[in-house]
Amino acid sequence: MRESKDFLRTIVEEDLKLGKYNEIVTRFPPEPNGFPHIGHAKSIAINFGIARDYNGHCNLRMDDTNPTTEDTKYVEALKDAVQWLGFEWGDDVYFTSDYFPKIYDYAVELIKMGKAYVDSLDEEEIREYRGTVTEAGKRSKYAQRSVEENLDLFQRMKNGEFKNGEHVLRAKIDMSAANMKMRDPLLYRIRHAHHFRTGDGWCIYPMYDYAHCLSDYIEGVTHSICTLEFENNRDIYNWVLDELGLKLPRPYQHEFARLGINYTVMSKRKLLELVDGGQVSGWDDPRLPTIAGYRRRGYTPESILNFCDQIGIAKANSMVDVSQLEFCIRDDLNTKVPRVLCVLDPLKVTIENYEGHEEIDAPYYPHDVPKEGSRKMPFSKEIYIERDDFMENPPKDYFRLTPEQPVRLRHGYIISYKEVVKDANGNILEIKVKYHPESKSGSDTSDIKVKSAIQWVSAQEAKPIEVRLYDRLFSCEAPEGIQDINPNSLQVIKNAFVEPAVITEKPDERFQFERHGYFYADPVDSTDEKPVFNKIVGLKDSWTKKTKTTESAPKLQAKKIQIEGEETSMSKTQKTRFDKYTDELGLNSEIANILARDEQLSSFYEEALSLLNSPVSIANIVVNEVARELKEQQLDQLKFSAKQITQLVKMVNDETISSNIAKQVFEEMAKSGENPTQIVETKGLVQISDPSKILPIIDEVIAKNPDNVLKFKAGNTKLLGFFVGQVLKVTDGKANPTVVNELVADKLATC
RNA sequence: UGGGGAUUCGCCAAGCGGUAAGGCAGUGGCUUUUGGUGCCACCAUUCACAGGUUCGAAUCCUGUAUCCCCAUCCA
Repeated sequence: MRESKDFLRTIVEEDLKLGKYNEIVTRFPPEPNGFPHIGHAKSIAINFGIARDYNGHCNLRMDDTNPTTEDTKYVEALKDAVQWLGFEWGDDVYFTSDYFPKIYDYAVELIKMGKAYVDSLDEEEIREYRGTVTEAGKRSKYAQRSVEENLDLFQRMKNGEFKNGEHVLRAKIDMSAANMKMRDPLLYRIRHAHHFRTGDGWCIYPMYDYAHCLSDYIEGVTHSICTLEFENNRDIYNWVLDELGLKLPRPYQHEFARLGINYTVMSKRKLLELVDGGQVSGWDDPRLPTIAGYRRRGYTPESILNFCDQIGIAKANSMVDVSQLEFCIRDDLNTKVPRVLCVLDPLKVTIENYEGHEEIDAPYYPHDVPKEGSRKMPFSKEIYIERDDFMENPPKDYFRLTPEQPVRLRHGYIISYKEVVKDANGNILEIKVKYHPESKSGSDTSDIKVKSAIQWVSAQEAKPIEVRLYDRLFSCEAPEGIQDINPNSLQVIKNAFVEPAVITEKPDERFQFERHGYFYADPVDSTDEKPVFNKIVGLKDSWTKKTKTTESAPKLQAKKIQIEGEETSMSKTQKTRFDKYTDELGLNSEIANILARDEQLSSFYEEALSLLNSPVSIANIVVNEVARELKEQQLDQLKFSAKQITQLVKMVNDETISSNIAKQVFEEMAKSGENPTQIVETKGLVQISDPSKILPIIDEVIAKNPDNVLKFKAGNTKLLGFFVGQVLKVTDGKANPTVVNELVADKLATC
């Protein structure tokens, strides 16, 4: 677990501490109507991860309440994904459809309680009656039906006596609710359709909002974690479980922000569009952000899990940079896979002074990867090197082979340029070089300095392979659709050459082709006769990056200017109040403004003012502290009175307590309704202003933090606050902060 | 437009009244037979903006701005 907890784990720990649950139960509840993508991986990591961290368990549940879109092939894909990521769901996969009978019984309960009714409006009418976000809806006349009639109708809906859409079951909540979801939400609809699991056993199907909370409850789920777009649905979730009066404990819903990654799409709809439109080769196309796609491309489960861990969990909509994912796979593979040599764009090289043949022994892993293993690399007169590892007229930072600059063949000899062979158009066909016999890797006595080592393969023994180079599927960060597709997202190289050990020894299924990147033998198309490798991700490349970025002009971003909106104008009575507060009572305009505009606040204020003539202090505490309590509850629900506030203010005014302590006391008052003087007395909160009592504490704090004293002396004046804070902490906030401030400043200056 | 969320570095993200964590990206340097890796350093006097409260505010109060979600018999 990371050192700082995410907000979900914080909630879980809190609930555990409170003894709300004995065991944590989560669930991963996909609808089996599409292939899982990396967003699902995030959800899987959260739900299974929390269960693991708190010794609970996580159910895999298919949310199969819509028979027209769901299919068993998707449940297989979902199971695969969970399994591949390394999680276990116990003995069974659960299905919402398994609970259909129970869910039906609960609906009957609701009808009996008069909390649900059969509505017979048609689809369009229901929409109209629902109203809009600004206008209240109106209730259907069918909501009047008696319990008996509802029961009868619902029974007959179940029996299949009606056509699709003829009736629905609705919760009776509130057609004018500000939350649209609460305007008598649908619970059941008629669907004469074949369900992939229940077959034709049912012709009514529960809606998500009704089935989901009950499924969670039935399974004993404690924390029902979903994405942000379900925030509005939380009210129904709670309504159903509360109204049914179910035996506790019951689950609660918590929402987090779904994952977005730039240069790709994550919605089922857009993904389906790409697959159906033939833009990609299928759900497992390596360019897709589907689990199947990443898997086929060569990503490891560890890298994906690690990514999910790194990006964190929060409630702000966000778009993660792909480079973060790319880092995770490189980081994982770096310590795992063998290094081999592969030439993607071959240039023939003849070594004029070399005759014969030899086998060079080369380790699979670099010095910094603690793994054993090596292979033999055939070496002979004719080899291939990468075309761009030779330049006739190189730029000055070019480290590879040039007419003037020798280069090392990785694990082999150093070669020097002799001549170049070109065709009629000036294209380089071949280069001729000489090698330095005494420069062999490991026993080099040549004393020749080279700037780099390049990959090569022996022309005779190299194995031809197909290599598929993938780039981002879209050319813009937030693609809308197929118009944003990157036309060069797939480049197929039919005639790359790899050293023979890759094919004959097969030391692994993933490799680093040195200086290129990480590659994976395509699990579908690759065969021994015709090997195919997918590029998983390139190596970080500070050379081509440097060359490129000098070309592209840096973009200047203008700082956003905030347009100030206007505050609504005051009414006449508010204005007179405002004038009185500023002119007569001497309040500053901000405080006066807030007070004048708020009926409850101002009446509370004036009541207090009539008991104690301290207009400014009272106003400050009313506006800053009382206002907070008033956000949660009404005036008459407050635990404390205006009189108590004046007692508090009095103690601050006569310096019995500091304003710091006053806040603590206020919080206590708001919670318990106890008298402020009482609180101060029983807790012994009287302010300490006597320097002789404070000084020793300051000395102690200074002695404990020599580093910070040094930093302070070096000019970090912000640290004054740190020292004051420490002293306040030691005295439980009782030290007079003004005095402490002065004393600390003095002390720090002289010590 | 009513309601519900959100806003801390280019991208994620800690932080909950007392020194602005961390990762990715970026920039320099060292190491290196991968222009890889590793290591070191740099990278927010400021937390959407404007006020207020406080000895002290990213954190509390007020207002404003911007973005996301909700009017499927989808989930």
